[in-house]
This record gives sequence, structure tokens and C-alpha cells, in this order.
Amino acid sequence: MDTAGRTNTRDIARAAVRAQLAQVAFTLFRREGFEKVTLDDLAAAAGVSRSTFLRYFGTKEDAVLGTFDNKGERVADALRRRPGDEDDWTALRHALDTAIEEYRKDPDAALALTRLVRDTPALCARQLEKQHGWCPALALALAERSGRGPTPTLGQQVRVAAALDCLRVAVDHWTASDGHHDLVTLLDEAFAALARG
Amino acid sequence: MDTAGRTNTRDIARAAVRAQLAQVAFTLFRREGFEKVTLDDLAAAAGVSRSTFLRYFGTKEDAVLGTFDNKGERVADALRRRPGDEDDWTALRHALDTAIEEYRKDPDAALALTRLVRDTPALCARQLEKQHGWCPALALALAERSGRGPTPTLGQQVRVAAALDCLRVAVDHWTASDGHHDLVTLLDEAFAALARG
DNA sequence: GCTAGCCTGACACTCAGTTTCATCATGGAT
DNA sequence: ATCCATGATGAAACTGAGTGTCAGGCTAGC
Repeated sequence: MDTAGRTNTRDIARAAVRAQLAQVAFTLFRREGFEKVTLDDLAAAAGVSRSTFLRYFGTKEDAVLGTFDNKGERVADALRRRPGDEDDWTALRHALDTAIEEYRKDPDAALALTRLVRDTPALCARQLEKQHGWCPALALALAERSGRGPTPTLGQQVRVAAALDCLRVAVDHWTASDGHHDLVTLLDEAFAALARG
Repeated sequence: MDTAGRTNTRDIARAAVRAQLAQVAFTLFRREGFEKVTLDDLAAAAGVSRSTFLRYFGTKEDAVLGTFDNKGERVADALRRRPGDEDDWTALRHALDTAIEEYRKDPDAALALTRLVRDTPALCARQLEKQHGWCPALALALAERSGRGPTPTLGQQVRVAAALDCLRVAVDHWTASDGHHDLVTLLDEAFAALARG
């Protein structure tokens, strides 16, 4: 999509190549381990040059976590679409349904991914960082909802961060249970744990 | 300290050198910017070899954030010392007084540090990762307090993570206010924001 | 003083990520 | 159909972080 929102042939091709590269990388990472696979290995396996691979994914981690950045904005949009009379917690909880949607759509793929991330410190760290990167957009969405200008309060920032903790902890437990526990239930349980008392 | 807890001459010397290296690094980072300073620069400025510098701090980031790892255990210990009849939130809130102690002891140094971290993406990420690394120990402490075995519940994990969010957000605001706001007040406010409603 | 265990510096190495440049394909306009 | 501008690719050189090895030197303890 260009800046006006049109989708171009080139962009479609790019997205397809990108998906293909990510697929190859994921397979290789799972078989050999993330650390063992070098950029040269990835490029060779995908049949492109190292340069090209790095143009599609700025870092090795992004070949795995590339889709993650986007999700933050998606959740923020979902948050903005929540009815204005919901309190922050309720709105956040519902907005997070957006984030867990793909876990439910393809649990096996999601499990393979979360396991790879969980077992790779570098990916853990990078995922944490990316998820933390969602905070400003989410806090901004809360601020807009509250109608008190574009500057999130400390409280809104805390609630956003805590909501993302709920997501993370819930997904961790879901992964640890090999996908047997229900992610929605876990997420509800996590949110319930925030209530005082 | 050796494994038995005794402190010998070598360890004292090591700690002194380490502190000295950290000081030199911090000064250089503030003056030139974290990214601009190479390990060779650091080694040269400190009058040691690159090898030696890397032996004291496994990574460049650790020259700044080296003290951070320790803090997690300190907070966990503080948590264990809280009276058993306190609920998780209250115990966590009080345990965090340990973490903010040095901000109050030497606000200027703390401000310089938080500013450097805040303005350096690599340090931000690494700090987030280290702080997240506290979670298991803190959750374990909560689990022990609750007397229901050594396995933290999902709820305890969530509360620990949320408490650390409070710390982070409070410190962020404190830094943004150039230390003018009261960190204790900010932290209380952050905890208050977790209450539903 | 001797020795064993360390700290240190030197060096070579791997690998991630950046930058530059030449080449090649393609889509769109004439 | 041809031309051209844009952008995708690959090659290569480079920087810098972090690892591993090894030899020499200092020091604590005997």
C-alpha cells in the first residue's frame, strides 16, 4: 500500500516474498535452533542473498517477530472502537481479543511460534521489547477515549502495561499447557487477578 | 564473596575495579552517547584492555545496567520479609520501597542514569529485559508467602508484573519531571490506578 | 622463596548489521 | 513496441560486539 492506501503489484510481491522468507527462516530456526542459524544460512536456504534477507527483515529476530509490530496498532484500533462508556479495564480486555485471535485461528502454528520464542532468550527479549512498544499507542487510545486530551495519565499508562502483562502471562500459561487450556479463560483469569482484595 | 559468604581481598579489588570501570563508562556514554562509544574507546579511557573490560561486563549495556540484576533479588528478599497477613498488593508496594531507595539517596546520579537509559533504545530494551527477569523470583516470593507451595499462581505472576509496571511508569514520570515529582507519591498513584473502577 | 591460581593483554575469529555501488527487472508512459 | 525511471537484487567491504585461546605476570598462601 502506498501512502494513499492503494495496493500495488510490487507490494503484493514483496509481501509474498516476505512471507516466504519468514516461512523458510521459521522452519530452519525450529530445526537447528535460532542461535545456530546464521544470516548466511538463512539466505542460502531461501535462495536469496544475505543483503536481500536483511532488506526484508532488519534483524534476524524480525524474521520471527516481524508480524508483532503491526499487532500493536491493531489492538489500539480495537480499543478506539470500544463503546465510550466502558471503563478502561473492560475496554482493554475486549481489545485484547484482537491480539489472541490468531492464536485461536491456528493454534498449532501459534504454539510452534510461542515455543520457539520461549526457548530463545534473544527472541524473548525482542518480543518483550516489541510488546512494550505498543504501550504508547494503547495509552493514547485510552486517553482519546477518556476525552481529556491526547496526553495519557499515569493511571492509563499503568493500566495499559498491566493489560499487556495479562496477555503475556496468559499466553505463557497457554504455551506451557501445550494449548490445552483455553486462552480466553486464562486471559479473564489474569484480568481478574488485578482486582484488589 | 565466595560460596560460603566470606569476602576476600581479591573480591574487594574486583568490586573496586568494576565500580571504577562503570564510572568511566558512564561518563563517556553521557558525553559522547552510548552508541558512539566503542568497546575500544571504553577500554582506552579506563586504561585496560578490551578483554578486561568485557570480563567485568559481559556486554556494553551491562557497564550501565550491571547493578540492576542484583536489585531483583533484593526486592524479593524485602517481599519475603513483609508480614504474612499483608495481601499481595500491599506487600509488593512496600517491597518496592527497596527498589526506589537509591533514587532517593542520590537523586542526581539516579536522574543522570535514567536519562541516559531513556535516551538510548538499546539500554531501554536491556533494562526492560532485566526488570522482567525479576518476575520469577518475585512471584516465587509471593508463592512462598501464600504458603501454597513453590509454584506461583497465574494471579501472582500477573500482580508481580503489574507491580513492576508501576515502578517503571512511576520512574518514567519522575525522570520526565526532572526529579521534581515525589517518587513515592508517583508510585502510590500508579498502584492506585490498578484498582478497578 | 616457591608455587598454584588468578588476572590480564594480545590476538584471531565469528557473526550481525550498515553502507555503497553496479546491475537487472518491471511497470508505466509515450 | 520502445524507452525510461523506479526499485529490487547481489556483491563486497566495513564496523563493531562478543567469544575463545593462550602466554605471561602478579599475588596469596605455604
